[in-house]
Amino acid sequence: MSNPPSHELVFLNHSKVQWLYTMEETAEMMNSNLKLNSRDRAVLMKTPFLNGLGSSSLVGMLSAMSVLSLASRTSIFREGEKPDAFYCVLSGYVRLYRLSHEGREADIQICGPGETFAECLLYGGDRYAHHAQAAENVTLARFDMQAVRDLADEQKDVARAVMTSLSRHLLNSMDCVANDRLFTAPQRVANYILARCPVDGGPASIRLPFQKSLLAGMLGLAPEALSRAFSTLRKTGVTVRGRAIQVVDVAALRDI
Amino acid sequence: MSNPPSHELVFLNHSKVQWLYTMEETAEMMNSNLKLNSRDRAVLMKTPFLNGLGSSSLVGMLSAMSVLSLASRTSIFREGEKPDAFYCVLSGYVRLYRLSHEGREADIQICGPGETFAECLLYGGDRYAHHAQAAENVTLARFDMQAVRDLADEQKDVARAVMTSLSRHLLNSMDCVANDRLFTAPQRVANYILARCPVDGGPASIRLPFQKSLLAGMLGLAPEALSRAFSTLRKTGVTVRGRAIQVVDVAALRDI
DNA sequence: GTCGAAATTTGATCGATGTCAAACCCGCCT
DNA sequence: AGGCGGGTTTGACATCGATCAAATTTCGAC
Repeated sequence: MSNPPSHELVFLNHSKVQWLYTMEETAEMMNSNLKLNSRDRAVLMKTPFLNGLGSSSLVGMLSAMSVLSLASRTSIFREGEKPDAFYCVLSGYVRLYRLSHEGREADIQICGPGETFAECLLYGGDRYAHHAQAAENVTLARFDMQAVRDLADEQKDVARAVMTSLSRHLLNSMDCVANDRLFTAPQRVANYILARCPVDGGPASIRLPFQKSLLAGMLGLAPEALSRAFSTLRKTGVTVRGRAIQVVDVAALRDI
Repeated sequence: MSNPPSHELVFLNHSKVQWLYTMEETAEMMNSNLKLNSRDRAVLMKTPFLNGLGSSSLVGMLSAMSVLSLASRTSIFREGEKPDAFYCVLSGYVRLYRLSHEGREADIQICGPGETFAECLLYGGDRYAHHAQAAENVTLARFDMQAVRDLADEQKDVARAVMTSLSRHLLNSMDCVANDRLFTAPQRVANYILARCPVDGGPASIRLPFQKSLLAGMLGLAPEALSRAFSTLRKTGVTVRGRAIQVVDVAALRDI
C-alpha cells in the first residue's frame, strides 16, 4: 500500500481515513500524542459526532481533536472556567457534577464510551457550567471548540452532527428530570435495568459497566439508597452479586 | 413606500422584513391565519431562533411557520405522537410534563414567551417525548419540522440558530437536574427570586408572571411545598402577596 | 493467595416533601 | 357590594431518601 502525505487525506474516503490513522504519521495530523487502540477507535467513529461525516469533514474534525488518557479522579475541567474544548469519552466513565455552597456534590450526568460532553458550550454559555471528573481511568477525545465552530460554519454535515448530538443530550437530560420527579428509587433502578434488558418478558442477566456508586449518582441517589433499592427489588426477582444483575422475569419488573 | 411582490422578500434586509410582515399580504406568505399583535411580533423576532437570521433565511422560517392561539388547558401535543412541528411561545405559558403509570404528572419544563419547545425532535427521537399543554391562554408560533430541517440543510444561519437554541435548552435542562438534586425547596425558590432581581444587594420587588402552581411545577414541587417554602423565606425577609414578591435584602437571600 | 484499602451493605435516625383534607383568600363577575 | 369559584394556605400525617456510623464484602496490588 502507498503512503500518501497527509495533506492528501482530505481526498480520501471514510474507510481509508479509518485505516490510515492507525499509522504513525497520522498522529501528527491529529495534533496529539495519541496511541488509539482499536476499541477506542471504533467507539470514536461510531459517535453521532463523527458518524455520518464526509471524509473532508471527518479529517477536519480529527485535526481539531487530540486524545488524552486520565487517571481516575482527575479533574477534566471545573465549573466557571473558560471553555476551550469539549470531549468525547472513548473508554471509561466521566462524571459531570456541581457543588453546593457547603460542598455537597450532585451528579448531573455520567458519560460513557461514545458520549460527548460540554458540547453545549459551542453555542451556549461562556463558562463551563459544571465540573467534569474522570470516574475511572478514561481515554478522551478532546475537540477544540473554536476549530469545531469554524468547521460547523463551513460544512453542513458537521453542523448536523452537532445538532444531532445536542438533540440527544437534551432529550436525555429532560428524561432525567422526568425520572427524578416521577419515580422512586426502586422504580428508577428498575427502569435502568429494563432499558438494558432484552425486550421480551423472560429472565435476563446484565452486568453493570461501572461501580454502583456511579449508578447511584446517575440516578440521583446516595449509594445507600441504591443499595436499599436493590434490596427492595429482590422481592420482584432481582438478584445482585457484585456487578452482575439477574432478573427472573423482565415483564414483572415493568409493573413496579 | 413601495410594495414589492413577496417573491422579492428574499432580498430584503431584516428590518424591512420586520416592517413588511405587518401588512396584510404577508399573512398569506406565512401560510397562516395569523393576526400577530406587535408584542407577539417583537417576542418572535427576539427568539434565538429567528434573531440573527439573514433576510432570506428569515423569510424561509416565516414561511415554515404559522401562528395559533389556544385556550388554557388545551393540549398541544401528546407523548408518543409523531412529531410534525415544534413551537415557540409568543405569549402565555406552556407546560411540558410526563405522566406516571398511575396518572401523576410531573412538569419537565415551563416555557414562557420567547422560548422554544420540542425543537430537539428536529434531529432527536421520532416521537414527542412528553405532553405539552397550554398553562394559560397562549399564542404560539408553530414551525413545520421538515421545512425547518430542509432550511437548516441549506442555510448556515438557520443551522446555527438551531444549535444555539438546543444549546441553551440543554444548559437549562442540566441546570434543572442540578437544582433538583442539590437544593431544598426554599433554596430553589430563593434561587428563582434571585435570578429575577437586580444584582445589587438592596431591597427589591418582583412580580410572578404566572400562577404559583406553575412556579411549583417548574421547581419540581407540589403547590403546598411551594407555599411552605415561601413561608420559610419570610424569616429571610421575603414577603408574598398574591403574585407580588418583596425582598428586604437581596444579598441576604443569597446565603440561604 | 493474601493483605489492605475501598466499596458496599445494613441499621438507626432525621429532615424534607408528597398527599389528603379543610379552611381561607383573592380575583372576578354580575 | 355581594357572592361564587379557583387558587392558595395550613394542618396532620405518611413516606422517601439523606446522613452517620459500623459491619461486611469486594477488589486490586503485590
